Amino acid sequence: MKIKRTHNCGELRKEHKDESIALNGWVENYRDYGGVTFIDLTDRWGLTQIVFDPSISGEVHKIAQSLRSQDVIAVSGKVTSRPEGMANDKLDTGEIEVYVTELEVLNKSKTPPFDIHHAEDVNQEARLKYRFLDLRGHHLQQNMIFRSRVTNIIRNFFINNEFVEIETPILTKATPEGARDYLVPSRVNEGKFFALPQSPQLFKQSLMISGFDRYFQIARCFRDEDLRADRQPEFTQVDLEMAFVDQDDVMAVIENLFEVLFKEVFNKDLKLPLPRMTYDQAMLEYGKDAPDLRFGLKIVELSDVFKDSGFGVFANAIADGGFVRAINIKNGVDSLSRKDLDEMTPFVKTYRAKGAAWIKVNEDGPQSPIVKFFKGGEIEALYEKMGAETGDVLVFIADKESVVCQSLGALRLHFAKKLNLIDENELNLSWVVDFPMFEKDSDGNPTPTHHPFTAPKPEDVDKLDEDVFAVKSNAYDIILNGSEAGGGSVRIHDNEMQQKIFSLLGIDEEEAREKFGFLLEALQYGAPPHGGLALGLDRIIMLFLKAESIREVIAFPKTQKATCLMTDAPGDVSAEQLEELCIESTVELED
RNA sequence: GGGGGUGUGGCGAAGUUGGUUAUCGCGCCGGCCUGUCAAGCCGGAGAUCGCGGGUUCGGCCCCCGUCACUCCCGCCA
Repeated sequence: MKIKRTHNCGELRKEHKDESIALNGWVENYRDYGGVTFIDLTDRWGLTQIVFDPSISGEVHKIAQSLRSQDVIAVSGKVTSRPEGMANDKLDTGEIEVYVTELEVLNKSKTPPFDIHHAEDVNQEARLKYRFLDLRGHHLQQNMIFRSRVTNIIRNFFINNEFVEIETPILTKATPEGARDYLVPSRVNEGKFFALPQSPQLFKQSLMISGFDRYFQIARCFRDEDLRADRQPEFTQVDLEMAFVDQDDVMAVIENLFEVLFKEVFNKDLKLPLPRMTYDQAMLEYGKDAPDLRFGLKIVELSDVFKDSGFGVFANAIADGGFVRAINIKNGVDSLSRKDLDEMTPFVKTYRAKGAAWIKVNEDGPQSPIVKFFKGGEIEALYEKMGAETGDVLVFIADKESVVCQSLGALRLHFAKKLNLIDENELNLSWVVDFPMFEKDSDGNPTPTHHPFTAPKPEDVDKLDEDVFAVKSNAYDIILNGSEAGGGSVRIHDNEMQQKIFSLLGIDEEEAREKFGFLLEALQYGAPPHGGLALGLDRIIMLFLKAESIREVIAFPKTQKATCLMTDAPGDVSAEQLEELCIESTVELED
């Protein structure tokens, strides 16, 4: 390489006029006029137009004419200001161009499989197979640079606030609960397995007991579960833990972090403290524990209106212990077609609801397939409760509570999108607090809502023996535009309480000792009260960038089947490797 | 595990009630061109229509299966 750059492709301006400079980069586009040839030269900093003129060097110009997209070149020449009227105000460097005197072709490129700078509509298979090219495109480059910047702000924030960054093991131990583990066989210990961490949970609690008050880590986590648009099996948590704190202390740190992020990234002032909502209210009014507060369409509880309803579907649902709830779509009569309303049924069937009922509030009375069943006074009581006015459309679900919440929660979002009720530029942060300690699993047994190290609210401790499902915990989630951006809790720092929780979860003493022995032991050696939280970094970056998929903020993401099309992972391994690990595959046997 | 969507030259798309020489744009190759900036003009190459069956005189089109990508439900303490 003879010509080394003196500048990057994004920095030359009018002030550099007449300077002799050198640039390195990739050919993005060429415009060949036979006489004069323009090339757009790019690197990650920007784009500079370079000009090849045969009157400067016929030889150089001739080679330039053969350059194609993604060829790698080095050029030297003189910065000139563009002729009158020829400036390009779309480019930072648009007032200048570089007349090339010397050209070095560092590497020719094969014709790229797709237009790397306009790959949004290209099929994922091609993009993921050629990820190294996709990542050369402006869009993903900017996303990755943005991510780096945000991560750096976060790291600085914690360092500036007396947090210690500590790395925890990637090779660790399988946990009995939670997501499926990714397993790694141990060669040295025949027949034994490591697991990749689902989160550094136990280590960070251990670090609090060690006295590393205020720990943080940008930690890679692994969960072997199915993927979604906002979920990858390998993802990054901003993990933190603090000693001698209560819930409000942890929440305050996170609020301050977001305040800094909003200021530095968007130059916006985040209003603190962030609003808080209880889990119960979120489920009732928004149907999910991560409510999107950018729009209304709140869910209204109607069981007292309909408990004796003439409409059997409603009355029976309530009699069976279920609920009737509804949302009011203001002015929906004008904006929703009959088809829109009919399509609700297949839509809510996804969430195991049998159907969705509706009432159009017309000027001349209600229009609906169900009102004819109502008894006297029902419609009036309903309108009153829903604040219904002429032009509104009321949408109902009657079912068991989980189905009502999920269905109406989803319909709420569905109609908000359809009716453009969401300001896409808003970044809405809020807290959901007072989660229940336990949820019922499919057998009706208690399973932790957060994780088994979460502390119950002190005032609810007595209820642990009476009604475990009534116990609330000191757990909190931070919600960004209806997505869980992070969650945490105050932890149990008392061995007896921890043992009690394990036993409520059906983890007997032996299993507890085997799986979490060190934690139970450590809790007996001066464990301070502590609590923390973990943020989903990928998801936050995604929401900040308004990206539609988490793939857009991860350099090398997996496909929905959790494979990597670039490396072709996961792949086969040799019989020797397996043998060394004492592993035998059963795949052939299963058929 | 279940449901939906997509699959046509390298990329993005069109393709009528089943009969076309499978169309268009970009890119690619050749040529012209001294001021463009996703340049323009002329010419050219490039496709067993994801794969496998079936129905039919005849399938890009209809049916069955299958694969890949994708969105959702389940799952994700």
